[in-house]
Amino acid sequence: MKEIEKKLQFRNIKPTSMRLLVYKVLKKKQKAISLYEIEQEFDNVDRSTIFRTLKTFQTKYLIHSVDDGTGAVKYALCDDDCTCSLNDLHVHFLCNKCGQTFCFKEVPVPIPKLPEDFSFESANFVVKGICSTCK
Amino acid sequence: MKEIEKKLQFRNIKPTSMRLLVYKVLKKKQKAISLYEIEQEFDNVDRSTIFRTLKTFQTKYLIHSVDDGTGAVKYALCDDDCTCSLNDLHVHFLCNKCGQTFCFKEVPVPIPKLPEDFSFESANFVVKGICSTCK
DNA sequence: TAACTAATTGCAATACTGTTGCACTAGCTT
DNA sequence: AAGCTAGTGCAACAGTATTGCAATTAGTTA
Repeated sequence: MKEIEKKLQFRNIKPTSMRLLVYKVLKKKQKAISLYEIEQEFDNVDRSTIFRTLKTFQTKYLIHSVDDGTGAVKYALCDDDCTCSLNDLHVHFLCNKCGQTFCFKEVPVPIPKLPEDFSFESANFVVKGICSTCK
Repeated sequence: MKEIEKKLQFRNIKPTSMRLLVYKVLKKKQKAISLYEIEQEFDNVDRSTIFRTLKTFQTKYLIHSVDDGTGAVKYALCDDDCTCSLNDLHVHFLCNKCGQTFCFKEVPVPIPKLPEDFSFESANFVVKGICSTCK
């Protein structure tokens, strides 16, 4: 498990046990998951601790967040070389059936032509439909 | 103001005074606005009434909603011929400076190529940046 | 017009997610 | 060991969304 410690250290995050645990959950899920879902993975971990862990991870570009419209923000691991810049933006997919949110890292967010004088800084693109499992 | 009454009736919504008021606010703003913002336009109107009014409007495709990631869902008027189907999807723009959310009805949501067996039903595409006024 | 019915509204309470203050703890440094 | 700093847990709170229920209004019928 030194592997994970290295990942955290590479991002300048001290690898505490809590952080390793949260990381592992995100890794295992392979999807964008909510704070609540992470909380459910543990027995006695405080919500605020997870909350702050996620904030830390996000600040260091270890994870990114998506607002898929379900009311809860979801989090997913970034790629190793991610800096959460425009190039790293990708489409997310919310399954209307199972409610799971997928990261489509290979599908970049298309940049539409905006009206004059509107600048593009970032974007949140969530596609909704039925996933391959629920189909 | 018979104009507005007709619009509501056309959508099968009984034009009560509250509903006309809420409609007027949405019309006036010409942007996507939150329940809270609508509430601020009145002195003594209950939040839940506005809430239910919006739900009614939305069910009848008179308005559509956007989740722009600010924490509050925002609502905006639909075009007359809107049925909130795929064709009616358009890009929304959140200004990072003034916090206002714009409907870009002339900018359709691009449909990306999804992995096999994932179906497209709808989408929420919010672009964030600086609007022409704040520029 | 009076009575009746159904839809709408207002009030109050609650749920859910996110967020913060504060005290305690663990781990590192001197 | 003493001191320092970051991290954690607890508890409380904030903001938005949502619901139950009673009061009101509007529309309909006799």
